[in-house]
Amino acid sequence: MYKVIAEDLNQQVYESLRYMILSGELVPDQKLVQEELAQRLQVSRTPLLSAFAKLEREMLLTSIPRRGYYVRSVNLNELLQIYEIRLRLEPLGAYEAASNINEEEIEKLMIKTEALGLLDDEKLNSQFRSYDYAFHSTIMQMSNNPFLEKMVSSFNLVTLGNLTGMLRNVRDSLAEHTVILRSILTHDSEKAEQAMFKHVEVAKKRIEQYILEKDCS
Amino acid sequence: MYKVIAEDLNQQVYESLRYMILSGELVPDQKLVQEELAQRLQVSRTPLLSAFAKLEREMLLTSIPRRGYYVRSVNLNELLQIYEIRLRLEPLGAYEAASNINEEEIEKLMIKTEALGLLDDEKLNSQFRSYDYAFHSTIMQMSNNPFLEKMVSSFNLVTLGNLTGMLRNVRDSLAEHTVILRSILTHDSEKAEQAMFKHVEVAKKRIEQYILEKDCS
DNA sequence: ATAAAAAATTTTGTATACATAATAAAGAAA
DNA sequence: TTTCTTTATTATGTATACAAAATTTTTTAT
Repeated sequence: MYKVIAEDLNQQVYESLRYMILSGELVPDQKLVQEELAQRLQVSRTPLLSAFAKLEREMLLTSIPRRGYYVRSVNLNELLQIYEIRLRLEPLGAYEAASNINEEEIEKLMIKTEALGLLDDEKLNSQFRSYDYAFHSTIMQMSNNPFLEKMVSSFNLVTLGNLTGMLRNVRDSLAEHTVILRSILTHDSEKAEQAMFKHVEVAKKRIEQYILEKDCS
Repeated sequence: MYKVIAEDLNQQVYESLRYMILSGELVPDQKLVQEELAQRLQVSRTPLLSAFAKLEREMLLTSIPRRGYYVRSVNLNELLQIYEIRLRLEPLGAYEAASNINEEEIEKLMIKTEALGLLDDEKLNSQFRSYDYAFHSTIMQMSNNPFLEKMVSSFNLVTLGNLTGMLRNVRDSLAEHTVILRSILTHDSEKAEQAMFKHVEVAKKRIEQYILEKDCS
């Protein structure tokens, strides 16, 4: 009994899993039981395994041979390592995005950002993760550098998937996003680059803070 | 009829394919016929497909649905985009490597570098690709940042796999490598970072040169 | 002979089968 | 009971089976 059609099942499964990580449906350290997931996604284990392989390579999953695949959990030091990379890549992306700007997309992000700012804390927190992912992804896409886009998108996902509970003040983030978007809108590459640098730097420092606090306790 | 044992076949196949790209056995735009490759590697198509998925994600392969997988060929502009990224990441890696130095490994690289310098042009050229890959990989590994390591290693492979015939003067590269290694050996992080930056920058400029020349013709 | 259509072949994508390792459950000994 | 074996169950890794798409070859018509 064969399924009718399905445009690139591999890709679909892959994206579903990514979304499940972003949404928190799949949490760090969770074991991914193949048959169970396959049934949930209505596919066989074959495309699932291909997706696992991809996600393993981008460090969203870990594979323990003969034991299975697990959602990768990163500790604070690893998170810091990721921010060290993002700090160098995202400003580049923002710079390029300001040159290759797609106004419509940026306007949309602006509106989303404003809308989010109006929500009460609870709603804001529940929607922030996917919003933040979209924010960074859209800009990196706009950089027109597919290599950059793919890399950063993995790192964003790892970050967001592992950052439960210790998100920095989300409203500060929104404010910084606005500055970045405005710089891009005015084609001010340098300013966009700087603003993105600052934005990532603050997040990175927050992690360093956490590490210090933990070391003391 | 089942094969006896095989420690992580997935991984083996994946690494074989990477090696085949590095060595030039698999060239850009080549189609990867599944059954053919599977036989060559003595495995079934299942682990092969997982490896393909990984390599696709790291942009070493392209998949055209219902058509198959191809070795990705990158044009000069894409190559430039990759160097833009390497320019930001590899100096970071060199910096960290200088702190976490493993002397033995660096000594080994030193010796290899010297040995290569003594070869005549033909031999040098034929060995340079895998040497260069090892050089950059070893340093990134030493940075102790697995995210950085994985990413840069993909980019190096794409670069080397697509750079046939237009390698810059290889002896200049060797000289730069020596400077980098010496900086790492003396734990001079800043100098290692700078030297790596210069090294990648020269390569990047070489690509820009090529682009200009092509635009004129 | 050339072009178009039809048939045969190959190749891909996905599901399934099956051996072996890993885990859980049941039973025996202390 | 608690702990150690032994047995049963489940899950993973890999090979294989098979439908549908893509490609090649052959046939037919102009």
